[in-house]
Amino acid sequence: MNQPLARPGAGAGRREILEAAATAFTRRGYASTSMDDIADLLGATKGRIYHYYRAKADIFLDVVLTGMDELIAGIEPLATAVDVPPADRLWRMVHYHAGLMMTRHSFQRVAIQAVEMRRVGEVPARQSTLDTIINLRDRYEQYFADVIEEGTRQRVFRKVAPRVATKPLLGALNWISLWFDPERGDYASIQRLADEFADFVVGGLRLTRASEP
Amino acid sequence: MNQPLARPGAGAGRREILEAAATAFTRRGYASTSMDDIADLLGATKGRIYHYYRAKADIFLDVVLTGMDELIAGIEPLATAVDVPPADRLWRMVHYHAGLMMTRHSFQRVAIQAVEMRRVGEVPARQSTLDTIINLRDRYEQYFADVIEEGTRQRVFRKVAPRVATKPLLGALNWISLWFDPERGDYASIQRLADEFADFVVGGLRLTRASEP
DNA sequence: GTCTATATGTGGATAGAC
DNA sequence: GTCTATCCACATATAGAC
Repeated sequence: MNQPLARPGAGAGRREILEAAATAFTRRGYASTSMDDIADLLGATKGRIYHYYRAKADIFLDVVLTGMDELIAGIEPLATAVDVPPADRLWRMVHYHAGLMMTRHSFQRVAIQAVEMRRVGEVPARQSTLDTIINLRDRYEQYFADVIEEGTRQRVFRKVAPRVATKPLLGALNWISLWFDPERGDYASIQRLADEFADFVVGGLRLTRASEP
Repeated sequence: MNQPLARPGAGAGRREILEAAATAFTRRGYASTSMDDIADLLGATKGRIYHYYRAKADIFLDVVLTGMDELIAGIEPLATAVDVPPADRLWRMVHYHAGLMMTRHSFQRVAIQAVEMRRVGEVPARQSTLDTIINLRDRYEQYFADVIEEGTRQRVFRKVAPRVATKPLLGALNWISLWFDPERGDYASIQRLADEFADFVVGGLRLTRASEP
């Protein structure tokens, strides 16, 4: 039997609960998900959950922060690779984001919704936690705005306002988490879809069509 | 006093309730909205609501169908105007859709979420009603796929798969209903945003950049 | 047609056995 | 650490007065 890694604050118990909760919230939404629903997915009763979390809202916020952390941790090194030309850099960022919407569907769907839809308002949470979430989102968007801005300055992207372009661009990608059905997507088809989306989105910004087939 | 128009199935009482419900559902989500919340917005008690609607789910479905009807009713004449060049036709369709996300924010946000996010699963509804909603959505998407297909055939759009391109395109537009704050948008700024979005989205599909500034 | 009760069910959270 | 049992608040829906 494998010994679970004793990472502080992320014991095996919590991690399992978090996964189950992400799945449950994805399926039914925050308000419609009961603690019994989550417990059922664990094959346990809610007594177990309350041993690790004080309240349903706490689990939810943990799912959201985990999802956002996955996004930022993956994007940051791509966004700060200044030696990569802006169009390629954006392509990789878009590809990663699109891929995560599918490979980490449950966490991402919960996080994206919480952040953008002001669904955090549904959840009783401390103001400091809410501020943290909003700050993370703004920082994340800025990575995209920055690379778009650099691309327009170098005349490889058409002349768009970076902050305005970021909205439809991330909207198109985030939308994946809403229609994508994790039951119907193997690894290969997910990769193909992420490729198509990255080609499409970055292609829409490109000024030269030299590489167009 | 004005005599209310006696349109069958849409009396003044029902209409008022529908508007209040759309606002409430937009603010708190379906599950978190109580009948008392809706009644409060009406300055009444829930006894009034139950005089017109048998159940909360019925109101919700009415909001969804109203929103989808607004979308389709506006898009259909634009999509079937075959004398208009595909790029212009798509521009008008995109512009209308983007505008509706803002001018009819509450109904559209509820409808879009219900349809795309399988949030209909949260609501107890007859299968026939669910089928109606899915059919309306598919028909709507097809209008966009058709005009994109025509544009690619005429070589005014770059070579994309119409059905694949429809997803990010509508995703970018639908996303507006999530981040747009109806409190902070007068008519002029809404028009400007719809213009920018239509320019951006259609510009991303265009093959020639002749009209680029 | 709109109100004030109220019946009834569900779900978050706790207490305490094991 | 996980369970069962239970408390209690809240929300849907109904009954019946006005």
